[in-house]
Parts: sequence; C-alpha cells; structure tokens
Amino acid sequence: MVREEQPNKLRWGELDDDSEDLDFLLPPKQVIGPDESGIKKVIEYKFKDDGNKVKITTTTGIRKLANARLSKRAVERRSWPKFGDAVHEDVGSRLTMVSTEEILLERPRAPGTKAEEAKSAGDPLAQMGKGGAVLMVCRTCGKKGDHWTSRCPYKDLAQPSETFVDKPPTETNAAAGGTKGAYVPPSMRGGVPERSGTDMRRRNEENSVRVTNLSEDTREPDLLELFRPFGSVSRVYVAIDQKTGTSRGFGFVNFVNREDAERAINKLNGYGYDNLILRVEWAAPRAN
DNA sequence: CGTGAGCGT
Repeated sequence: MVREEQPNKLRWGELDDDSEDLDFLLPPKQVIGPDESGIKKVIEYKFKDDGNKVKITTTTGIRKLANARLSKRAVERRSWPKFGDAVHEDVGSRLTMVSTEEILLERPRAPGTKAEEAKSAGDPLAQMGKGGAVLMVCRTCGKKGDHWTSRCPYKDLAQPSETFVDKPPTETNAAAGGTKGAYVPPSMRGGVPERSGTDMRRRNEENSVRVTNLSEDTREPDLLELFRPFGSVSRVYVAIDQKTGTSRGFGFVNFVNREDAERAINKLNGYGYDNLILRVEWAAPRAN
C-alpha cells in the first residue's frame, strides 16, 4: 500500500532515473542469430512498473511477418535466386525492392467492342474481311459483317429479317413472339394494330437519350453495344470536337420504342463505363 | 473577374 515499504517498487517519477541503476540485477541480454535466413532474436529482461521482471523476446528480420503466418511456399520462395534489378543485391538484404522496369497497363474497358476497335484502329466497318470473328449482324436486313443496323441502307424500307437470332429476350418480344421463337419487329410487338403516324413505334429522331460523361475514346459503336440490349436503337451519335477530332464526352442514342429508352435510362444512368460514371437521361428536343 | 461546362452533323 505504502510504496516506500516495498523496496523493489518504483515510483513512476523514478523509473527513468533509477532503472539504469537496477539493470545489473537482470540477466544479461542475449542475441541469437542472425541465422541463414536473416532472423535475429534478442532476449532481454526488464523491470515492469510493479517491480517484477519480464522476459522480452524480440524477433527481427523476416520472421516478423512469419509470426503472423508464413506459408511453406513463402519460405521456399526465399531461396529463389534474385532476378531483375535485384540480382546485384546482397542475399537476404531486402525482401522487396523498387523496380524501375516499365509495365504497360491497359485501361479497363467494357467487354467487346473497345478491344476490337483498338485492333482495327477506328472504323468498325474496316473489320469486315479481316477474318476476325466479329459478330456484326444487321438487325434490319440480317446481313452479317456488312454494317450496323443503324447504318442499314434498307433501314427505312425492308422489314427486319426473320432469320435474326441474336436478339436478346426482352419482356416485349418474349410476350409477343412466343410462337416459334421468331423475331418480332418492334412495329409488330404487343399485337397492337399499327397506329401510323403516332409516336412510340415510328423510326425517327424521337425517344432521344442523352449520354454524358463519356470517356474520350468512347465511339458510336461502343454506345450502340451498350444500349443495344435494351431494344432497337435507331441512331447513335457521339459529339466530336471538329477542331481536335476528339470526343466531346457526350452523345445521343435514339430508341425506336420509348419504353426501351426508359429502361436504358434507368439501368445505365450511373453505370460505370470505361473509368467514368455515365449520366443517362432524356434529351431535350433538338434545336433546329 | 471567372471560363471545371457541356443538348447533336
């Protein structure tokens, strides 16, 4: 209770000053190693606050990590010969080192077109005839490897091909085209008789969706690929700066069906594409 | 004043 009555007990204020004086009472410090793998062990003794002795074992070298858990594989790796910039390093002197070796990184891209586009350097039409396994099927005339649907020369004339098989199922065509699994053109969906001249099912510049915050190298084929799954796309456009030839970072996608556009907006607004978060919304009517 | 905002050949 009363500190003065306990000879070994130190007052906190005395610790620093007196601890040296008492060290001779402790067993000598032992140093073991370093062994062949660079591990060094130091065993020393100290007084705790309450005057009791404690044994302190300090392991240094790589085993510091090993104490957590060093797998057998990791131990094995330590015996591998140094390579690269590390060949001149002393064995065991360092576990890791900074290399100045250049490593080319590829920016993350959405699967598909971007990589293809990079290969053919631009125009996706240039891909045809190059023997690549490019899956480009026009939804209007069914021609393969010829053009995109939005560029179909017959797009305002012909009925969409019935041989088309790559159409992803949507609620609309799944409901309407259950028989034979045949493709159902947008204008025939829902079994509703055509209301000619009315919005909704006319191929025009309506149902226009604005896409902003596009990365600089996003091109129209990329936009098409991105929006295509939601329904028939009648047009894609990416604004290009005429002076620099670079993308201005926004574009437009027109859908044949308003409800497809709406689904695209709901799904793609806020979607991460290339390194950016897309903004997708209804476009204001174009100024003429 | 600023221009780090942006709705299309």
